[in-house]
Amino acid sequence: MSRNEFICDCNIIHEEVVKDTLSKMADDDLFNKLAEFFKILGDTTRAKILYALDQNEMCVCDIANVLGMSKSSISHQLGTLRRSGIVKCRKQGKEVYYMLEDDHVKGLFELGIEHIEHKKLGGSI
Amino acid sequence: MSRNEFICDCNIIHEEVVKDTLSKMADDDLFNKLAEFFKILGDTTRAKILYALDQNEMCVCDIANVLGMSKSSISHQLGTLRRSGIVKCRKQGKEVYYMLEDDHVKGLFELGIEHIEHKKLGGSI
DNA sequence: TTGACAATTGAATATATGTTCAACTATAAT
DNA sequence: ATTATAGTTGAACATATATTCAATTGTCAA
Repeated sequence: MSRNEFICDCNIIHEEVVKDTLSKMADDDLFNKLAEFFKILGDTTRAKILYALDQNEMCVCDIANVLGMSKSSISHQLGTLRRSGIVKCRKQGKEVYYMLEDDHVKGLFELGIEHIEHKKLGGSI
Repeated sequence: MSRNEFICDCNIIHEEVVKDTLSKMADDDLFNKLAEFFKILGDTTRAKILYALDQNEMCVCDIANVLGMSKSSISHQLGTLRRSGIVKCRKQGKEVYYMLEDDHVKGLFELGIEHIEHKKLGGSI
């Protein structure tokens, strides 16, 4: 992250801290990819699909039945997940079976759940 | 997750798998909260803010300078982060200092980065 | 009290995105 | 070949949301 000058609608309060933080910031590229990845998990339907696929490998029709949603909408979301490299599929006859591509997702899910549970107990502010 | 019948625009292919998965699904409430939480991390600006606050506690003006964005837009996002319990603040004079509320976020960030790095190396499909 | 500045807030705008609908492809069975 | 079914896809629509702009609040200093 490199910028020549402080360009924003306000005065600089703590130049030292700002410069230090700037020097530690990661590349924009990383933030974009990171946000893009979390955005994928940040949808109820996709979260359910991933959770479901963590239980069983399933075809589109199965998933639609589990979620009680239309095949089309599930297929669209599976396409999003596939393009993001989070699920993969295997074609067998007329059916397409989907499964998780990545174990990381499971870990992230568990951490997220942990976060939510944590909030419930030690309510802060 | 309880539903009486299979209601969707397709036939059931694998009733056993569907029933098994249904029995293992978590509450809708959990998925909603989980998605809501990941959605917060799924924005480049907010991701940068959190990363920056992980380096240093800062006031709104500082953060705006680090990101090269307007105070107003940063303040809006900080409001979102605060309402989600991810950051907290401390008022001192005219300035409001923000900091991370939760260590979980750091862990999630690192897992997310790990995921992205992992993709880079072992390109799949 | 007045002026300056940090920060918040609401409204408006622009953009992104999830679901539906309809059309289409691919595969299997008759 | 024809029919039925699984799945995909693009367009349309509705909704959500990020940023901007303008107005406002709260605090400090003179």
